[in-house]
Amino acid sequence: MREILREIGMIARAFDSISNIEFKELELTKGQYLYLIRICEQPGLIQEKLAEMIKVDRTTAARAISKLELNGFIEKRSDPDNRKIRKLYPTAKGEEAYPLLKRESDYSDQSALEGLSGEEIETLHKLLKRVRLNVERDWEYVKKGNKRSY
Amino acid sequence: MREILREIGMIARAFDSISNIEFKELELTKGQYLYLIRICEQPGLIQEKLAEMIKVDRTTAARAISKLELNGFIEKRSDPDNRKIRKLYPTAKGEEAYPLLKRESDYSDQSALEGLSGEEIETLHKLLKRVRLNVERDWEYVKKGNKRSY
DNA sequence: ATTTTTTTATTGTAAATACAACAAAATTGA
DNA sequence: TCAATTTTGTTGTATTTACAATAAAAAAAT
Repeated sequence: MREILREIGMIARAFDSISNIEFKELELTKGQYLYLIRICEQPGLIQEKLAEMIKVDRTTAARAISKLELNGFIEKRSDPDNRKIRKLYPTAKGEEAYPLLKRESDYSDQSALEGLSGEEIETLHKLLKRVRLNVERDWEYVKKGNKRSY
Repeated sequence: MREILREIGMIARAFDSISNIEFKELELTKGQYLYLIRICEQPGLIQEKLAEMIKVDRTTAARAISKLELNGFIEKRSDPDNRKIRKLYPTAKGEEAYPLLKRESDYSDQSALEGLSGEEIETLHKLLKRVRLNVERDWEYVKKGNKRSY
């Protein structure tokens, strides 16, 4: 058995740790960059979808997003057509932060992929996407309270 | 720019979340499976190395490991040749837990890799290993207080 | 039309996580 | 040799994270 997920876990934790350290200069605390970058890229997104995208618990996302709002990076807007949801938008401060978020993120990808050819990168990307779809399936299944049997 | 790390982050969080839910039946709390499985596989390991392997902060590892000890899954043994270190070993209870940890982990890999050919799996594994080595370099650099420029 | 289910969001609580600061042993180097 | 540096480990504190429970709006089903 190839221990793919162990490698992936190491890479993800290392990268997350680096980003958390680096984004302190923007006064973003742990994990917040994950939400802010996506809200800037897809303004109007709702919190529930964001949690699904990122793969964190809904309540974790709720609190991270509330803190982003509190600190003036984003705002929640009520929707006249649907009184249940609150759409998320970056504020001017959020927009200002975005270029650095993006630059850091690109740099990390580039650094992670150092030594790989364009073709290898393409291959890796495609394979990871397929893995991600598989894991998403299990995640939703287990998160809803179902039991995998193994 | 191919957003490899974003895919990797999604996969890692989803998988970690699944494992945390599944290992509650062993009375392992969040994250503990990461440490226990490695201690079972490499008995005698010290906490500092384990933190490096997993890519978590040293103090996080320290507390997770202490809790594993407190709950009887592992023991710390002093080394007569080096009074500074404490080597980590699974107890009988830890050993008992291992097969399930391993089975779950294998199942997750298998599930994540569903639909990929043997060759694709091999390719993915090799590429990920290279990415991991790159990220390790940056992680150690940043963790020691150095600044990446981007 | 109205009951049932799903979606979306919130809050209380317990626990993990990381940083800072500290300490002691081991290693390096001058 | 012994001073400086590195390695390894711990504790205090602030913050994030996730689960459980709750609520309300929307959507689906009867």
